[in-house]
Amino acid sequence: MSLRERKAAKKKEDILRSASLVISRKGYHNATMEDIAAELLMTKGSLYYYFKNKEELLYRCHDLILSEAMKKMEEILSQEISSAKKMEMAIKFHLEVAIREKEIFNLIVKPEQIFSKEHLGEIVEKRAEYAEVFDRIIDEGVSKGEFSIEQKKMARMIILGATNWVQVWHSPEGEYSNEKIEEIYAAYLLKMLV
Amino acid sequence: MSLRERKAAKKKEDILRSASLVISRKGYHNATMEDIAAELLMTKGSLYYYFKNKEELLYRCHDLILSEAMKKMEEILSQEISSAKKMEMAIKFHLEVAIREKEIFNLIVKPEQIFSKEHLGEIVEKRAEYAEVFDRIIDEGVSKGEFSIEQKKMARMIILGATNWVQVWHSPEGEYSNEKIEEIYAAYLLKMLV
Amino acid sequence: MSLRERKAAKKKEDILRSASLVISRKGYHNATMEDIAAELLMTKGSLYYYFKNKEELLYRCHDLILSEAMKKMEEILSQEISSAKKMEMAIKFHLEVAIREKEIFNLIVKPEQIFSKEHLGEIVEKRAEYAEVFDRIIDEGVSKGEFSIEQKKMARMIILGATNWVQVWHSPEGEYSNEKIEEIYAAYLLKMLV
Amino acid sequence: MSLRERKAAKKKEDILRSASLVISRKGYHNATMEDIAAELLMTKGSLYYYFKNKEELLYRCHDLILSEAMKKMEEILSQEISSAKKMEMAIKFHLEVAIREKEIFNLIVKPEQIFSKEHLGEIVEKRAEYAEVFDRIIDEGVSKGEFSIEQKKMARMIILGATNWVQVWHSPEGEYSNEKIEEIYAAYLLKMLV
DNA sequence: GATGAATGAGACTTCATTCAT
DNA sequence: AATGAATGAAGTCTCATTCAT
Repeated sequence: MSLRERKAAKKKEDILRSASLVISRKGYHNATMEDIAAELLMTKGSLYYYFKNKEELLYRCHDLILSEAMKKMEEILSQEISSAKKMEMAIKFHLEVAIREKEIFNLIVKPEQIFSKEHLGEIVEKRAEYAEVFDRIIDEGVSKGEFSIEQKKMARMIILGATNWVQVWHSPEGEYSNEKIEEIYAAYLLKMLV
Repeated sequence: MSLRERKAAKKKEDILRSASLVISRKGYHNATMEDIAAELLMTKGSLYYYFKNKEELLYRCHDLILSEAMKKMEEILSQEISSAKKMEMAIKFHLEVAIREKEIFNLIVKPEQIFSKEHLGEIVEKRAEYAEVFDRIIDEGVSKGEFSIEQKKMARMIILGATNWVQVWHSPEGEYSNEKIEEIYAAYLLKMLV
Repeated sequence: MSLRERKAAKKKEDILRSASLVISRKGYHNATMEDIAAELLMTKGSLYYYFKNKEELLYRCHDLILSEAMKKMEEILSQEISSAKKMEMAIKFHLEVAIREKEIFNLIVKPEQIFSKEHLGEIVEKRAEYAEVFDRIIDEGVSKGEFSIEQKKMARMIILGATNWVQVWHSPEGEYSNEKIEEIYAAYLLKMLV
Repeated sequence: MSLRERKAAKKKEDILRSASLVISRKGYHNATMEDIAAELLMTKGSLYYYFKNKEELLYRCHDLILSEAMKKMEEILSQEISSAKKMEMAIKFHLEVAIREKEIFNLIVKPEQIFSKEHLGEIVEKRAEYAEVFDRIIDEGVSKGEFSIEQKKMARMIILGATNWVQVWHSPEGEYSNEKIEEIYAAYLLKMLV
């Protein structure tokens, strides 16, 4: 990759980070292209040099975050540790991401209200892949006898629902540190599984 | 209340039900006043006879649903049954509402992105009140020795997060009936509490 | 049709006439929705109450003019007169329309540069129908021995091309009156046919 | 002219040919500077090294085509042949150009919708000069007794209108070859003149 | 009470043009 | 000479809201 290309790639990522921030703060519909551009001291026209339109921009935000998260999850999956430990790590990491990327994770809630057909399929698929990580840990735990769960899908839904929800109430000024929250969530949700 | 007033009140409620429906289907931002009016075979102008503006309309939707739910919750609270049974009933009922009123419950997720200051305070307060129901059941259960939970707030967050999340993935054509889902959720979440 | 509906229909037609005017003056691409609205002392938003979008507006302009013209042409066709007389009348009338509705007729020149697939088919079809009027007169004239033309299609193309072109150079302040122009065109083009 | 200058001149002409092509295909308003540059594997910024702006670029396109055509027409004019033969050649050649340079010829239709005052005068003048070629042939033919036409201007308008119009319906896949079309047009239009 | 019509603010998007490198 | 990047003006369209009837 040439210097130029690397610069452009960097810029694209900068935009994505900024956009994530603004969208998280205001919500997708309330975040205008102008807002996003202003955050970067750009003009909205410039955004269109890098991204086809607002949806595309959002799609890339989502993709970036999800891809990074997925990589980490796979690393967790491949470690030689107990299923319980894996689940603990997965829950903690998922909480981290959910807290950091509030809206981006949240807006995936109803992708069909935001994304056109062009992206919808891929998004749903990637999300499913991500969710599967939890399925696999549960499966593994059950087969190893660590977990005693019959309704694996539902257990996964409960875990993801509970953890995704933190974005709703979480505030940096809250009583608990992020680590503490992660600790408690992991402990309680594991209690449900064993 | 005069006949006229009762008629108007009835109409208002009709509008609220319709609005809830449309908003649940399309999301707040995608549901136009026209959409809502169309559902009732009205024109959008008429809506303004009953409600000051879109926000007001939404606010009343939210209020209606929450008030009804609250009434039911208080009834549950006041029964002479074990805390576990209460929690089971509360979870099941909350799931019912969440499934039925998808978006309305969901949009409360980030009220500050939708509501102006005028309503925000009251909304936050009412939601807190509702959430407190779960706190009270947990408290009661702990003091009666039915539950063994140290982090009561977090436990409540997990329960509400998990249950609110059903709207995201629930589909009427899904594999499980609503009753089955409620059953499993209650069982698993209780397992976490005891 | 109720009074309301008639009023609305009238308004729609007013808009179409105004739009035709503005578009004729400035050309389709240079005529903004604001321009068109201003001509009617409206705001651009209002136009969208009557027409879905700019293309739709243009499509209706075109349709209105062509339908009216077609009606007249059919009347000419059905008269009991010589083919030469028919052609004379058709040419004169076509010139009248072309002069009056400059741009609208002209923009049909390359419909595919303006219209989406939705309308393109119908437009092409209607235009073909209109052009066919001339074919039928020529056919009739040839079979009656009034015209001596082998390449009927080409003759029609020449006639339509020549007459459509008047919009390009015609000016109300020109040396010749419209009637005079029509007279000459009809005479010369008939000379070509006989 | 230095090598550098000749190189630049060549490049300018390349750009003009490409621009003509793209504009012919898409129409002036739909052809973006980017489209034109892409055809040449350039970037749009570079176009501005050679031409002040889009209008200038178009103006030069027009000028190039018209100048070349004019040269050929003068050659025709100066030959020692009958006026009918001259007219035949002029019509055929004009058709050739019109078919080849579709849009460029067509967009001249309403120069005032595209060109600023700076260029408008010159354009109108050059076009008049070109049109005059036909006037001169007609004049000559009339004075030599080959043509019997009273309204010379109108006859010229008919000829130019008819021939310019071919761009509207002409398609490379059409039934008739270009030569055949030219043959027929020339024959029929001459029939009108004699 | 209801509605058809109108409004205007604001959003997204396009694109000719500029300019530093 | 060329280009990648940025800009800003302008245009289309949406929609909550208002209001006369």
